[in-house]
Amino acid sequence: MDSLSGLLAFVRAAETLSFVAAGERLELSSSAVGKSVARLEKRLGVRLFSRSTRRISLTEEGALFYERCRRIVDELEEAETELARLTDAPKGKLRVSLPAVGHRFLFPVLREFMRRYPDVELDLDFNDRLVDIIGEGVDAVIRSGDLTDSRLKARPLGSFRFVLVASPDYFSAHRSPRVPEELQQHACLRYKFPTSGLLQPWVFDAELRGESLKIPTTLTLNSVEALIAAAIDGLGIAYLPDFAVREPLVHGQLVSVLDEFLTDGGKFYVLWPCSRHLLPKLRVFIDFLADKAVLAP
Amino acid sequence: MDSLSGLLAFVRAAETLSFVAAGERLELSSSAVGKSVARLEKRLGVRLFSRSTRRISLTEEGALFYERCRRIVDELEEAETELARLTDAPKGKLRVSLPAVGHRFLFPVLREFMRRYPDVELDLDFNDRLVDIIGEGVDAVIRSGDLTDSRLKARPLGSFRFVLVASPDYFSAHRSPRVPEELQQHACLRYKFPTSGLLQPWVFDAELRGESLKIPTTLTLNSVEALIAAAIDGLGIAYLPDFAVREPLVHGQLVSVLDEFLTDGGKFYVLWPCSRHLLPKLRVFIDFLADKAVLAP
DNA sequence: TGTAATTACGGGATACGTAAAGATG
DNA sequence: CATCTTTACGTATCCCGTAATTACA
Repeated sequence: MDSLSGLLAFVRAAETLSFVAAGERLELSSSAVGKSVARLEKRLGVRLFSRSTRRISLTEEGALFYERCRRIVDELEEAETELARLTDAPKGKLRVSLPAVGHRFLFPVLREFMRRYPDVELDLDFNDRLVDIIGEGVDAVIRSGDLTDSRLKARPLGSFRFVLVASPDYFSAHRSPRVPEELQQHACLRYKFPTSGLLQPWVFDAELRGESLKIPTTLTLNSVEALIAAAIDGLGIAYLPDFAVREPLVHGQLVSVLDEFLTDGGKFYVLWPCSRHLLPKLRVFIDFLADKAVLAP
Repeated sequence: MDSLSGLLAFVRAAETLSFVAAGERLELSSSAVGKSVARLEKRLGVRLFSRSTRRISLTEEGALFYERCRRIVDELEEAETELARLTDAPKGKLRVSLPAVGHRFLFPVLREFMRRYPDVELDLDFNDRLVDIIGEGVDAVIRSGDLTDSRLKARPLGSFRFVLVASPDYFSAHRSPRVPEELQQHACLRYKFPTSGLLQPWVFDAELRGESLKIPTTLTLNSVEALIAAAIDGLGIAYLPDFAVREPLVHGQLVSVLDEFLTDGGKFYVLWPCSRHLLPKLRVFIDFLADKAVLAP
């Protein structure tokens, strides 16, 4: 009953059934996790995992012990959370998952946040895959679109619309399209979602939406940054959220076309787990973001 | 949420409101406890104790945090206990509090126990003061007499009676008493309880018990061992439990008198906390002791 | 004045990471 | 064959104890 350390390692390893995965979450090497669990087993005099060189699985005793330990760890988190809430001072590490393009509009407001709350360590994870916010220990995610998890709360951060852009050079060489149909004669730079492998559809406003407008796929990329660079380099026309190309548009590196056909867009939200009590660091983060209206409302 | 260590130190310190007392229970220096708590406070960013150089007290946040931590520590203990019970292998440290005279009759059976269960580390606390078995983290106590705590279970270990003994030399010089009244002409070696400071009464059997038989206090001691040694050295007559002087009686170093007037005695019990589940190490200890009938039944 | 918390300091155990080995799917 | 656990090894860190200091009852 002395060293409680190693419980965390055990719980995470039991959850992921992997020492490497547990190590990633705990910011530890797999070696450290393994040894931590081994120490715990030695202290308890019980083997908690069955091991092969490739995988681990809980023993009967391990499964039983895990059930209790999970509750204990949860309660400990809750206790610390309540304490943090009580002191009401925003501090500590805040893990936020953001879309890869996020830096295009979030950096100014984040910089201001960091100055305002120096005791909050931001740990930004730019990542377009679906994040299991509950399981991965992420405090908040910023995403557009799907908010279909009832265990999450959401707050809108503002809207965006899509624009079709290409470089001035490109439009010197190719006549600007005046209706969407004319895109068929153009080099179209298409974004492919890295997660699903699906092509980003180019959605035009209501009158045209019903028609199946075939968009050429002259070039396909799975990186928004590369897509922007490609457009600036004059490789063709790209379909992008406005905030992502605000700068190039202002500086004349890109020109937009067919704006009047593109009224549709989306909204960004900040999402966080529905726990009863909000940590001050998270509360101020959400408030700050929503207050600063990082995008046009 | 990383190092859980320090929680124990905090809980014990909160319970005892003292770093030294907590250190004693945890087998740590007060310095270590203080620093452990300080680390915890730093990590949480909250002051848990108000300190003067002489005493500590819980802050509001500390009190709140303590309530939760106590539950957590309890649950952890319970989890480990259940695990230990599940494996059903007697092992680990077993703290037992014994009367100071205990070694006079317990060592043989304890030696056998240690050989039978080598994985159980016995931590024997020979101590005549009243032990708070619940609070002090003792697994079991062996005592005679008072069993007035409903939170404890008890099992008898056997009976003993009192004997009056002196050395053969002494009885060569002084004629042996034939009735208790004749003790008044003898050198009586009286035991004084270290805890209460009261004299051990010399209790004779039913016919005489009512009379106030004044026993001289030629010599008063607060150590049973010293009392035995004094009797063997011929300093006078001592009133002692039979098991304590079995060896000297067998070897002729002591002779008993007035046996027929001394039929009263007492019982020894092993006591342990009424928790739902008995740890294997404790279960086998109790069974072993009761089975071996360490004293005449 | 004595006790209890704190601080300073030094040493030793602990626990980490890197890297290599072993094994298994 | 790639990945995951384990082990070996060197090291840095942490943490404890001793002892001196301070403050309070």
